[in-house]
Parts: sequence; C-alpha cells; structure tokens
Amino acid sequence: MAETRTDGRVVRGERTRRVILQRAMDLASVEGLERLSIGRLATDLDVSKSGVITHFGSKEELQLATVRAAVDVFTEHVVRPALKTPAGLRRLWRLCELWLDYERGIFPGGCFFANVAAEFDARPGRVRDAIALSQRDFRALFERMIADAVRVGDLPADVDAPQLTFELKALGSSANNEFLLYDEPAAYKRARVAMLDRLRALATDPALLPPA
Amino acid sequence: MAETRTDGRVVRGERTRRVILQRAMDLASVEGLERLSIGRLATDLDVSKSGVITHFGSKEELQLATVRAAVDVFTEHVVRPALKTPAGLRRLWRLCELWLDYERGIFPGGCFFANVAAEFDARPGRVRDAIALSQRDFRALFERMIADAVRVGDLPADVDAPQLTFELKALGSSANNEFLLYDEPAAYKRARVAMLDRLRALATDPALLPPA
DNA sequence: AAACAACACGAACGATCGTGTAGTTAGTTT
DNA sequence: AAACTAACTACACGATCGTTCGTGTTGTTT
Repeated sequence: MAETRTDGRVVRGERTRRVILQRAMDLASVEGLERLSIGRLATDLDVSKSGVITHFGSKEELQLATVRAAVDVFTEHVVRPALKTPAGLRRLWRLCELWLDYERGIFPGGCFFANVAAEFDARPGRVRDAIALSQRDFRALFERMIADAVRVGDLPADVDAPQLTFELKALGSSANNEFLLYDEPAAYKRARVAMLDRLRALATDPALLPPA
Repeated sequence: MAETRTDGRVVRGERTRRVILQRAMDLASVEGLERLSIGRLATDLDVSKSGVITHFGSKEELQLATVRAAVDVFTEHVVRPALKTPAGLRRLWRLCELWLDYERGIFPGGCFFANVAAEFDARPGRVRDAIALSQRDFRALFERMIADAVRVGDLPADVDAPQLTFELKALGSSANNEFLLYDEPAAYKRARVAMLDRLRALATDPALLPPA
C-alpha cells in the first residue's frame, strides 16, 4: 500500500510554497508577471532568493506556477460556486455575478488574468500559452452554460453561443479595466445592466433573472 | 518679429526624436512601457544610450512622450478621419469602424493604449495619469458623438450615452484582446456585429447603418 | 575668426536582475 | 546512532538596468 507518511519537511515546504505563490499572485495582479522579481519576492517574505527559487527552479517556472495558482483561485471563487446553481439561465447569470465580484474582491490589482493576458498576449512563450489556455477554458465554460440554458429551455435554440459569450466577456472585462483606470465603481453597475439587458432580451422567461 | 530661422541642429534632433518615439511606441505596444528599456532602444536604433536620453531626460519622461506620441497617432488614424463624416449616427459608426481598423493595423502589438492601460492601471504615477486622461478623452469623444446623434435625430432622446459608450468601448477593446491572445480575427467580426446590433436597435432610421 | 549652442558619443557608476554553487539546518529512514 | 534527504541560507557571477559626466562634432551667432 502507498503509505503516505507525513514528512514534516515536505509539509513545511508546501506551506512556504503557498505563501510565495499568494504573494506572487498579488504582486502580478498589480505589476505584472515580469516585474514580479525573485529578489523582491524574497525580501518581501523574509526568505532568501535561493529559498524562493528552490521551489520553482527558474523564473519562468515561477510564472507558470503563479498562473496555475490563479486558475485555482478563480475556480474556487467563481466556477465552483456557480455550479451550485442548477443548470440554465440562472446558473449563467450567477456566473456573471460571481465573476464581477471576483474582479474587485480577490486581488489588489483587479482581475489577475486581465492584467497578465494584456502583458503576454503579443509575446510568444509558455507563459502566454498557459494564460491563453486558461482564458479559452473560461470561454468554453460560458459557451457550455449557454448551451445548457438552451437545452433546458431557458434560451431559444437559435442563440449564437460564441457571439453571446464574446459580448458577456467583453462587458465583464471592461468593467475591470474601467474600474482600475478611473476608480469608478459605476463600471461594474454598467456591466451588470448591460449583461442583464442582453440576457433578458433573449430569455424565454425573464422572471428567471433579477428585476431591473 | 519672432523670426524662426531653421536651425539645422534642431531639425536633426527633431527627426531622431521622432524615430525614437516611433520605435518606442511599437515596442511598448508589444512589451509594455516598462520593458521598453533605453539601452535596447539605443542598440535597436544604432545610437548611444546617452543619445536617447538627451531628448527626454529620464525614462519616465520618455514614457510620457511615448504616450503623447501614441495619442497623436490615434488622433491621426481614428479621430480625424471620423470627423470627416457628418455628425450623427453615421459618424458614430465610422468612429467604431476606424477604431477597429486601427487596433489591428497600426502597431505590431495591437492597440497601444489597451496594453499600457492594463500595465499601469493599478500603479499610481504620472504615466498612469497620462494614460487615464487619454482614455477619458476617448470616452468623452464617444459621448459627444452620441449626443450629436441625438441632436440630429438619429438616436432617441432618452438614450443613455455613458451606458452606450461603455458597451461600445467594451466590445471594441475586447476584440483587440481576443485577437491578440487567440490569433482569432473573428473577434473583430463579433465586435462589429454586436456594435451594429446595438446601434440598429436604437436608431430611428436603421438605413443609416450598413446592412447586416 | 571667435564664442556659443545643440546633438550625440563613450565610459563609468551603483543597483538590481536571474541563476548558479557550496554549506547549514532539521526531519526521516535504517 | 548513522546515513540520508528536503528545505533553506550565504555568497558570488555576469548581465542589464537608469543615470551621470566629460568630450567631441556640427551648425549658428556675433
């Protein structure tokens, strides 16, 4: 049997690794994955530079691990709670709400992915690929929830899922951008209004959505 | 009288200054205003580092000058041509079209402002302020064109200009983001379709807009 | 012709970057 | 108790960063 003894050293390592990645995500959400320097991370956390690099091997691996950690945070705060709502228009709307909440509540620099996607979208490499993959997954999640809503009869069969996904994602990410650049919380309200308008116009039963 | 003699030294300086800023904009649209290093700019252009800094004094001033230069490019390629169309819905739509064209045609890294705004939106300072100002100006331009369209009767009087501006800007900037991250030109088509849909639903005379 | 001014150069500075190497501490295994 | 291993530190390296300084080069002014 694969007896997994608890190794005190390993659990300690896992803990500091989590601490490092938490700070890395926060820093990257504000200044980007490139400005995220190993030396700064080390002094911030009162460990040695080598102590940081021990867990990741190189800066690129640290960046990749940070992206993976951010995916986990996003899943935890947005995807998983949304799946608690039954499939259909209500779940789709819940996803939008949770997404907007995540954007202003989790990281000091707003949405982690909005920041690093803009940073790497024109720069080939493994980091860009990881970011692009995570964003494709998010898009696929939207499209799947829309398809589900069609299946259960909440949306008409002729709805253009990729197009609707594009529009909802555009509104959500622009709310993040405008809030950060202008310090205007109104941007979230505008996104919410526009999303609801769009969904209400399509819904077979608008009562599934919150009142205006 | 303020006789402005042509100083051969000054015109030479102006020329290299323009060359530097052109490369700076291209580089910044791909890698951001921070990765834009004076040394790299110098070797790229076969001049000395001091030769670059002579014209700007410091890196921050170089960044500010780059932002100002990008504003000029944007004005030249988007704002000024749009103003050739008579005020109203047609001009508003022309602005959207020119904006989308600019996004994929002018800089190697897509829209200059989309990149640097995401880079600086959570980092206080003069550069951030300059970027935010330029974006506010663009937003104000949208709102003014919408107000004009209302005034000439192309849009109903009860249209929410800030809300419509937010939605159109969201669609346009998301087209830029998705195209860069996924290499999907379809994003521009999606933005165009959604913009036209939105405007057609509001227009008093949909014939002012191109057919679907 | 002499004084001056603007552009550009080369060299050097302190700081920070990412990344190695050798050694120490502490928990596990035999 | 001895051998081993994972986490972590201290130190040094070459490279690059932004910036300063002194010096030509070239065009303008007097």
